[in-house]
Amino acid sequence: MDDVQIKKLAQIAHRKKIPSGQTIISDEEPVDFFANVISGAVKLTKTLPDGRQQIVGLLFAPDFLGRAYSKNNPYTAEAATDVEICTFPNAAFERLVGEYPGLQQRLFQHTLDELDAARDWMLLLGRKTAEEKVASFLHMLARRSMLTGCVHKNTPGVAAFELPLTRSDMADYLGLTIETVSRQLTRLKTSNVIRLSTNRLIMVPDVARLANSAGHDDGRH
Amino acid sequence: MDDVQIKKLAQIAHRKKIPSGQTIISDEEPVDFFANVISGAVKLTKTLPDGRQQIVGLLFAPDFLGRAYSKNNPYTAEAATDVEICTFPNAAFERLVGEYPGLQQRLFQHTLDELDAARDWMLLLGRKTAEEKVASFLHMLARRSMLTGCVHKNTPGVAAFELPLTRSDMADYLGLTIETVSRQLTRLKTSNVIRLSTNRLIMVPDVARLANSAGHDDGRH
DNA sequence: CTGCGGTATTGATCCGCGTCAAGGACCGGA
DNA sequence: TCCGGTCCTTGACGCGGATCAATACCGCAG
Repeated sequence: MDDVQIKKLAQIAHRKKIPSGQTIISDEEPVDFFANVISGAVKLTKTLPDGRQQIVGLLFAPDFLGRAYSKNNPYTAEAATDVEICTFPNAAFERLVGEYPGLQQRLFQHTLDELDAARDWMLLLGRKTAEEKVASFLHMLARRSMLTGCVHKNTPGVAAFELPLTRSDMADYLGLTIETVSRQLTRLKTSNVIRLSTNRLIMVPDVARLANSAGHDDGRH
Repeated sequence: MDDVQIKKLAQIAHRKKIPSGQTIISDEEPVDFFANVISGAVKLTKTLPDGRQQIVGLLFAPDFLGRAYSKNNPYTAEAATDVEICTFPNAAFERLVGEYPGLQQRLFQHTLDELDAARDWMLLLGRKTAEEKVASFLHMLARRSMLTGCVHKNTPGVAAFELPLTRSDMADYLGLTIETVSRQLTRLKTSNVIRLSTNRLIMVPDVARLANSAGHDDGRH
């Protein structure tokens, strides 16, 4: 993205803070803006009529929120932690996309990545055991932390990070119950794959071992 | 899509028949073409190191196969039935996309639809019971058949169609085992939600009732 | 320090679905 | 007609994870 584009984006942008738990987009009302996650984690959820819920996507720092070329999106977006987002009025944003084809391509690329992630998660939901599910989730966060985090950046194979979700949200993400998530966490702790300093702070002494528990064959991916 | 575009597409296209069971794209080799499904069903699968498998997408008649702007795709594509596809050399296709922005937008829109479908399926895989899973799958096919099929088109609420998947593939799509799929089918049959003339031919006397078994609230969706 | 509400852990029990095993339906070839 | 293979169904049983219930933890206001 070149300077001109960024400037134009900044001109129509509107910064916003959202406290944890608050709904950003409901699947029942139309959406008239597009947004960019600045900090925090946003969860996309789907719910069955009887209340069963599934998290179908987690958005982090540079991810997009909202949908191009369609006013109604089929998910609910909720702040999983305190969140900062940068919103754009839909109309202005689409005009900008029309002017800069590279921007559209970027959006496209991003959507393809989201599709890949969703399909990876389908494999997890359909075929992995509870332990593998929890380990996979932690492994994903561990990789993220190794890229973006600052702690332990120099010691390869080690990761430390904070869980952006409650046990309840983890359960909704992994297709499990709170209790099972909790049990699998203590299992991983007991077998020394992870260490918990508080409920939310995770330390992974050997990421490859965690990958192994996740059902991947080792650290490559 | 206007006439010129279609003509140009036809010029670089290459038609191909693929027998059921044959692999079209492997996740291990790069892909140098883009394709369009003409007839039949293509399954996209992911497999864990130990052999557990999950179908992460089903492609039907006008769907796209392959990936823009990336040589390696993370799935295996296999013909679930006998299939006809229309392939385009990647380079030529991308050139064409560059010339007609509308085409890119079309691809983008299609990818967004696939993302929605994938996320719907995540809800199914993570939170639905075996009976709801099977019913959801049949319901999807029933809706498809009511749009594209010709039988019973005049009697609303009734659908008849052929299963494009074996029981084994259904299991891999729904995150179940063959046996459970079979059992749930006989359950639905016994409770008169569906009727089976042969193993593959399904009749749905009341689609709304099927939707109900699928966990949706009625026929709307 | 104390009490309180939300969150997490742990245990006991249950049940849906996976596993294992046997047999049935269908099909093409000898 | 018989045979072999593939696909599907059905039954018996066991296990992984859900459910129900009790307790522990942690942050915070008083």
